[in-house]
Amino acid sequence: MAGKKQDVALSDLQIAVMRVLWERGEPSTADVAEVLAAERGLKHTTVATLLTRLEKRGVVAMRRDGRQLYYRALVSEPDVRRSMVADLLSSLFGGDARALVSHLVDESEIAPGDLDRLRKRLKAAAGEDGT
Amino acid sequence: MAGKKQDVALSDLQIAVMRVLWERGEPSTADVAEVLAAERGLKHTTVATLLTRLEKRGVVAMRRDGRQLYYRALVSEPDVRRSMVADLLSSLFGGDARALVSHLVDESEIAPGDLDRLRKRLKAAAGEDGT
DNA sequence: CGTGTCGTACTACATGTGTAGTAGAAACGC
DNA sequence: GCGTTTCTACTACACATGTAGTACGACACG
Repeated sequence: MAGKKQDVALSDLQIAVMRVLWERGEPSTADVAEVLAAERGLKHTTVATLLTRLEKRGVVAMRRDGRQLYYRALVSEPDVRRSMVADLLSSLFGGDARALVSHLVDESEIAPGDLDRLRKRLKAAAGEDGT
Repeated sequence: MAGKKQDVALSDLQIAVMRVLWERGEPSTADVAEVLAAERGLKHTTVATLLTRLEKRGVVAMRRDGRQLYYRALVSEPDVRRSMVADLLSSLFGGDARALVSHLVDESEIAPGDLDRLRKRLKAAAGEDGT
């Protein structure tokens, strides 16, 4: 496997665009533009530019049907999460995920009950998986 | 206090520079350059440029002593962590920290025992229960 | 003193990003 | 058919970033 979807760092705006693709599957430029116009007041042409660039970068695929262009994500949201969380971990937490959770705890972004529930979920998953 | 250290998003490289300041307090350009040269093979002038730009952005302060310049961080590592984790949360996890922890669990970046320990630590620190 | 060395200031340049305008083609409404 | 609307393609431009070269002043060494 040639690490192709590795290192998919996207900007906030790019993620917003991707989100539309993730949610809708294969929207047209106009579809995406409509969402982004509502969400952020962007112009159609701006969105078109963003999509073109994402295609050039290889994170989305474009299909042409008549005059219209339809875009489809080539990287999944989990892919991007993996990549970007890994980046954050390595740059700011010495690669230690526990330090990140610890940070969330310190910043009161998660409650103790949440950790408990997640722990249980992990155990259940591990039990099924049997790894 | 006008949110000054809010929204401190730094690139990987910039964080590497900041790390030297965080560790050493108030190193000279040469000190930082030495570290970055070893770590990433960067040239002195490159590091000087990076520091100048960080100063212009207001995240570090510069002091001149003779010919030499000394830099000091104006944002702490926790500041940057807060800001960047918040960004990541909002862009990729719908602002839900639990989803991020969940992700870490799914990606096997943390073990159940870790969650347990962290939960205990939180309880000890806060001395209260969550939901 | 003269000369190399050191350090900073300034300039440079490619690439990515945010944002959009304009031009030209295609389809639509009458 | 012709004007109107709709789309895409191309161009533009400012700003950030990664990376470094060059120039010039200050210093130290012999």
